[in-house]
Amino acid sequence: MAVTIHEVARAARVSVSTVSRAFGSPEVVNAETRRRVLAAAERLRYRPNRAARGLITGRTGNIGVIVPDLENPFFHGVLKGVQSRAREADQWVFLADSGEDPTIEHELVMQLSKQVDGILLCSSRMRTAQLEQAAAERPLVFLNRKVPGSPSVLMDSAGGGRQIVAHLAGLGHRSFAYLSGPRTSWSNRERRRGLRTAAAREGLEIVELGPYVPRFEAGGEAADTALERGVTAIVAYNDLMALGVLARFAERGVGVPEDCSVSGFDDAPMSTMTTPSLTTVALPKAEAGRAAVDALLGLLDNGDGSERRNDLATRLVVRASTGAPRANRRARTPRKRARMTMSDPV
Amino acid sequence: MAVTIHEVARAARVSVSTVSRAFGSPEVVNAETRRRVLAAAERLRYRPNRAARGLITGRTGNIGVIVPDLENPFFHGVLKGVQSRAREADQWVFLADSGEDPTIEHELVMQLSKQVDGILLCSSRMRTAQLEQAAAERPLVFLNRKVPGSPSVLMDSAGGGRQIVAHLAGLGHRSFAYLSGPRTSWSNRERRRGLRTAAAREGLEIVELGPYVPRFEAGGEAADTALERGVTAIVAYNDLMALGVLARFAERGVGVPEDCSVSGFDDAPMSTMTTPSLTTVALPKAEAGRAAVDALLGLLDNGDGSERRNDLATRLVVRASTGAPRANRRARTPRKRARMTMSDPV
DNA sequence: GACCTGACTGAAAACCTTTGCAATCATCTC
DNA sequence: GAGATGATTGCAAAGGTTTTCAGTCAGGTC
Repeated sequence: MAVTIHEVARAARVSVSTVSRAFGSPEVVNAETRRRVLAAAERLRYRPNRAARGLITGRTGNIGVIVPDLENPFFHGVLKGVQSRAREADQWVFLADSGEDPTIEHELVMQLSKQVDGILLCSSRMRTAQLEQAAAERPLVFLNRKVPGSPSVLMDSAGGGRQIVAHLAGLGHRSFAYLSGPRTSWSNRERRRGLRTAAAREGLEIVELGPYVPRFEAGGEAADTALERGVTAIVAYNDLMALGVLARFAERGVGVPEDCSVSGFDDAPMSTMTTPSLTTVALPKAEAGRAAVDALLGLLDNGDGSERRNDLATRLVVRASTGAPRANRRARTPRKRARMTMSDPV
Repeated sequence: MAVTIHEVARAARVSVSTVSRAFGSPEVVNAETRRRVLAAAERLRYRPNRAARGLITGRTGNIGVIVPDLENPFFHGVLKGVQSRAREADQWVFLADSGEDPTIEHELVMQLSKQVDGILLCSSRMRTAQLEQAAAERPLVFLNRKVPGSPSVLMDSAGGGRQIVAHLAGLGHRSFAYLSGPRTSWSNRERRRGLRTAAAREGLEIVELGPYVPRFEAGGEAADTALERGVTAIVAYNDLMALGVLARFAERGVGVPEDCSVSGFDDAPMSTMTTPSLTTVALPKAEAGRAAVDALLGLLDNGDGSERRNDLATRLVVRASTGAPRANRRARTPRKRARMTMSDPV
């Protein structure tokens, strides 16, 4: 059923070697012969079997991508970039979802190794020592993770943090809360670092809360805590949490940004869809995906195993959720919740 | 570098055939021998080369998945389901994004064919005739698309539409607007069909607007148009559009659900994150993804090329964006926008 | 004791490519 | 005109696995 190189060879009245060369090293085969071969291939709709090719060349033409959670919006942009760059380079991508489980992640890496030329590990949940070992045995590139000796593409989260602080300071804020993400997260450490250095420089007070699991629901709780601490602005670890804050504030009647400014990190698609829309640090997700594929390809071609780091710039996107604080600050009482519920004491 | 079946054979002092059998047909090899082989394989960390295996068995153990747009939240849930079912069946998934372009989609199918056992086409943008032809040459399964002669998994969008109408009718609405999606979309036709039949039964008037490109921005425009038509409820083609409606209403000071109820289709993650949260028809995305993989596997194993259809139930999720209409309806004037802008006439 | 059976194992072919090596042939060089 | 050169092509091996076929050997049957 599937047409092979042999049938093309027969149709073009040449040997299989010539067919192979007509595709792989055109300069070495006679122009007229090549034309004949290509015509035959076209007519027969020949597509080389990449598995068979890989068997001998040692290159599969495939790359593996492992993400912790396919439903996390951050990875969609990354995947989009990976995908488009991979297509340009005529590579195919194997995708797998580790379900945030380091054990599964490791197992996936093992299983995938034989089938791909290299693997891109996004926001890996594995321990660094384990990653170093895994990277020693196969080409690995990391996204949003720093692993000694391995290429990685990182986003300048710290710079994003500094931009937020500058923005808040410019608006007249004197203090803000940071809703911390997972303690083991590299991104969280970086974001905190950026916020801290800028806060110190600008003379802002920073109230650290958390760590929280970086989800929408956690934003709600965190919002309550932050309000009690009397800050005029909240910076969340990511947009999901920031959206949670927004929702809770809307529910409690806390005005954003009049009563409290809110911002996040990611520039997730939904950040534009809320009212007010969310001020956030845009991460170059697609660009990072493309850069990661480039790094992987470089690693494969040049054997360039050096610890090439690729730091991508981030950019604060100011939307409607941040503004100047009210003049009378501290110990502000939020408006009462609009509707009463049956269980309210009379 | 990579350990092959030969090294395992040597280590276990057996032939490669025996090693192969120890894995593939355990019942035929002596228990003690098998133990030895497995131990050697374990020790050497042997993983079979699936490409080489595929060369001879004709099965690659891979399936291809093509989606129109990786950033469309609908596909994330689907992908998650595909992924998990594929892992269970020890299959790997090749992922590709057609960028909504039927030509690219077709090219992807062609290129991918040799590398996978079958392909899952999600919400294909190709013409039906083209799909039928493509399906004749390789195992194809469709998600959210009906193609004569091919297995497909569909979601009961029409049923979802009926549920919405029943819900609105129960709340006392007498009319609603439907913001139509792409005219060529199967889902759109189905949703409209469901809405229509239920509306006729319940005696509701239905105002059809559009078609719109089903994005957030389109929801904004559509919202304005719908308000002018004086409806008390809006049903959007999908959540993205519904969210656009919500945002525009918030901006214009139109109360949801007091002034107008809003609902969508998809139950996208962000539907819970807005205020008010969105009433919507939940589609069994992950379940559909799993079912699609099952259908594909069935097609491969049984050669079961019959037009097996898999219709999955949908379920209305009532949240805060729908409610009873005000008694005094028709020609309601929305509250003025809160803030004035510099360009406002004085 | 000759023969058969059944359980187990190994040799080798096959899958589809790429590529090193050798062969052919025409064209140059001196 | 002999030998060298260069362009073009084909043969065959190789890559890692599965599977067919044949072989070995122990135990049973008559």
